[in-house]
Amino acid sequence: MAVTHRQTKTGKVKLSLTDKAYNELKRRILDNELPPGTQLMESELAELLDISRTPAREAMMRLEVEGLVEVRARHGMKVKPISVSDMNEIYALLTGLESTAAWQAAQIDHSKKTLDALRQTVKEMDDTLVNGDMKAWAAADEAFHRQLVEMSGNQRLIQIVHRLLDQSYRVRMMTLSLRPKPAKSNEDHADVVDAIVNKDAEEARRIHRIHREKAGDMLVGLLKKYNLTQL
Amino acid sequence: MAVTHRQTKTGKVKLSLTDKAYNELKRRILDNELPPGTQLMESELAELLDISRTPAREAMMRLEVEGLVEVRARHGMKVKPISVSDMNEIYALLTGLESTAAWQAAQIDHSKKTLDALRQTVKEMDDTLVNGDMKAWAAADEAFHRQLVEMSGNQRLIQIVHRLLDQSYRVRMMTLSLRPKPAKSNEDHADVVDAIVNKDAEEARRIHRIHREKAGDMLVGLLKKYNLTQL
DNA sequence: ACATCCACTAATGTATACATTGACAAGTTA
DNA sequence: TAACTTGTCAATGTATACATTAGTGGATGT
Repeated sequence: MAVTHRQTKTGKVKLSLTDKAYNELKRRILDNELPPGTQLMESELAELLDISRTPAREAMMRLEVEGLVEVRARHGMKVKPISVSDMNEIYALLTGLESTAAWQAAQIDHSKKTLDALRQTVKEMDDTLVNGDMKAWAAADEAFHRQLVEMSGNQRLIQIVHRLLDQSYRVRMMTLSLRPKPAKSNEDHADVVDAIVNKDAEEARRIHRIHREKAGDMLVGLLKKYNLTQL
Repeated sequence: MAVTHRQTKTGKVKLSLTDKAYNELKRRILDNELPPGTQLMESELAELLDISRTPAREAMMRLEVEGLVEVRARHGMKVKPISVSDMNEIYALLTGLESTAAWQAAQIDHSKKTLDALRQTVKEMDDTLVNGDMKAWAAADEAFHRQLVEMSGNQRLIQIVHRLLDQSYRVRMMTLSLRPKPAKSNEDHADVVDAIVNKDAEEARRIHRIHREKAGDMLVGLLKKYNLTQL
């Protein structure tokens, strides 16, 4: 996201120290190595990653823009916890944005390759569900949503949705074992794929909206039920 | 947006140089003092604003995140032009996001003050339309959309919509004199207000979506008709 | 014990020095 | 001429020095 990338002749991408710091910091936050509430000062982050304050500072600024950390003057950055109301905000947005994406995606001709990839992801969700491997299921589910959104071709939408998925990643992972078997979820996805293939934009939007509304309600319900107010 | 603000005892806000640079640069871009395509290097911006490279650089990074400029390595920043496909992206998003906002706003109890302010803005749109003062009408129109979105209470949604309104500001201003009289637009707004007052969330979402779809189609149509491919 | 004030200090904000690198142009070769 | 090589240098990337300021803790007085 807004990452400077300089191509070398081998096709490798040379990352600036700011990029590396950003990637590393983001990874640690998403993996919960730096749990919510963790505070880091510029100089601490710099030391942690063995760089100077400048790229450390710039990485912090990027992460703040993406909503993963908060920068309070003289307290460094703090890894933001996610509250129930955050999840409400995020799912309301994902509902509106992804259903718009489905609507746009259904108006476009897609290559067989693209459609096959989407179908393959749906199949993976079915398989992982049968195996009971919820972590793999979650990965496939996220892949489906990312693929769908990318099929809209709307770059701004893609970027915003990715950001929201990142923000809610931890919560989705932590509630995986608490949620009911997502059999209906898989059906919904298959229906959306059908609507897109049939170029029925209104139907794709409608189905996906209902799907996301259910997902959001379920998740928020879980958080309340288990009293998970700060993740 | 993501601006550090330090309160002083008098309630005044002390802005950092980065904040000032950001505000000033953004203002100049929106006012078209720095038209699309304008390039500025870090040192040029620093000199222009009589600051050092550091806050100049940070301001550029913020504006890049907001999508108003593009930073190419070794070429400084460039003020981004808006193309027809950008406007398509932006209006598809505004349609999805603002109708979500209307839907959320209609589910909330609002103070009389808030509702009166919204009605007052609708009235201003009527008045300015009668006077034929399109610039004032545009200001009222933008105010309406911002108020509506703020009434959703969804902070993330508010921030994203504001960003999109900023990105499309220039185009809206430049097409003001080309577009037909927005009488229907005012009616739509009044209908949305009614739906919100009546707590009819579905209706608010439906009306606003149609309103935005029309607005987007009209604008994109104008750009194509007058062959305005890069603004 | 408690509130208030003040000096100190640590952390950020800002400027600047230094290192790296990609763009360009002059020169070379075919 | 056109394609390719290479050296230079300007602009960014990075580190660091310096300026400013908010938070902290201790001294003071009640």
